Amino acid sequence: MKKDRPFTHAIDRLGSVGLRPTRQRLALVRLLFENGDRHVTAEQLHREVTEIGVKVSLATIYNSLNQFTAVGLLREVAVETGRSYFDTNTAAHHHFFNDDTGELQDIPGDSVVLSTLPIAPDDTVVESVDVIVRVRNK
Amino acid sequence: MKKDRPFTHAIDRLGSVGLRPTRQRLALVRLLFENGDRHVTAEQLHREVTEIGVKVSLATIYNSLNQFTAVGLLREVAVETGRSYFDTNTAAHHHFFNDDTGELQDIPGDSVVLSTLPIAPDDTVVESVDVIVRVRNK
DNA sequence: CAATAAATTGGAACCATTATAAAAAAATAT
DNA sequence: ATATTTTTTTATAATGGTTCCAATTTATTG
Repeated sequence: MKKDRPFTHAIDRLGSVGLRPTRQRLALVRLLFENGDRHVTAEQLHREVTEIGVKVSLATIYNSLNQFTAVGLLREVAVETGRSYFDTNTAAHHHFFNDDTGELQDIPGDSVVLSTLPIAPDDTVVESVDVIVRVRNK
Repeated sequence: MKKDRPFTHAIDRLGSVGLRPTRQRLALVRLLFENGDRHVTAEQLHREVTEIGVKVSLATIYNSLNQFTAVGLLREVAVETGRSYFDTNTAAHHHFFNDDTGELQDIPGDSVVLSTLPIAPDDTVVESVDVIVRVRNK
């Protein structure tokens, strides 16, 4: 029995974080998590979900992206002021950002390593370290 | 003769990049470059220039920040979607960003070093590498 | 000092995002 | 099942940062 049951997966994923499996959320979860690691903006996701014939308002896209992020299903990546990118890979890793295309992409596992972690300013603790390697088309 | 002549400095700095030394730009250049390395948002700078009694419209603040960035006097740093930060230090270096206060601050010279630079995706070249260490108040 | 070019300005426009309040859907209790 | 309660979705308005615009002011050049 090799057949996947994506619907169930999506339901389970939502259930595991305490979010109700609504039609909208299910469609979004499938788009986001059943196609490998992804980096999406709200507009992009809205276009995609609309293309597959599911009607979801932009407001719900934003609500969902924020909820998913709050429960740790997604991670937000700040690369450009103006619009937000959401990454389905929540593990610690870094990014390439193509300034020409606006495309964001994971940097393979350990090909960037910080040799030293700097000492945080007084009375602060390090939360996370983001490395963004900006590239341009040749 | 140790006395500085900041006005002349400001004029020179503008002249060197081919921007006319207007009253507004002079005030902004002085605020930005005569107080060590700084990280400012447009709103912040507008407040500051207003406080010292110089009338500059927000539009001009934005124009100037963008112009200064275009000619290499400033560097833009993307830390949060929503607002832009401008850094008076254009040399290669990295940042601490305090999520609680919104404060951006340079990481001293070499206390963060990337051990490996990852190989850029096909048909792209690396433009720059931004490291942002996010911290929170203890 | 006149003519020309560039910069500044207030306000409208814009864009991504968030808030709001009413309608719809899902969960729960009966 | 059905009624009741709670959560979610939605359209639309509101927001916040930024850019655009046409008119006015300022700086440079002749």
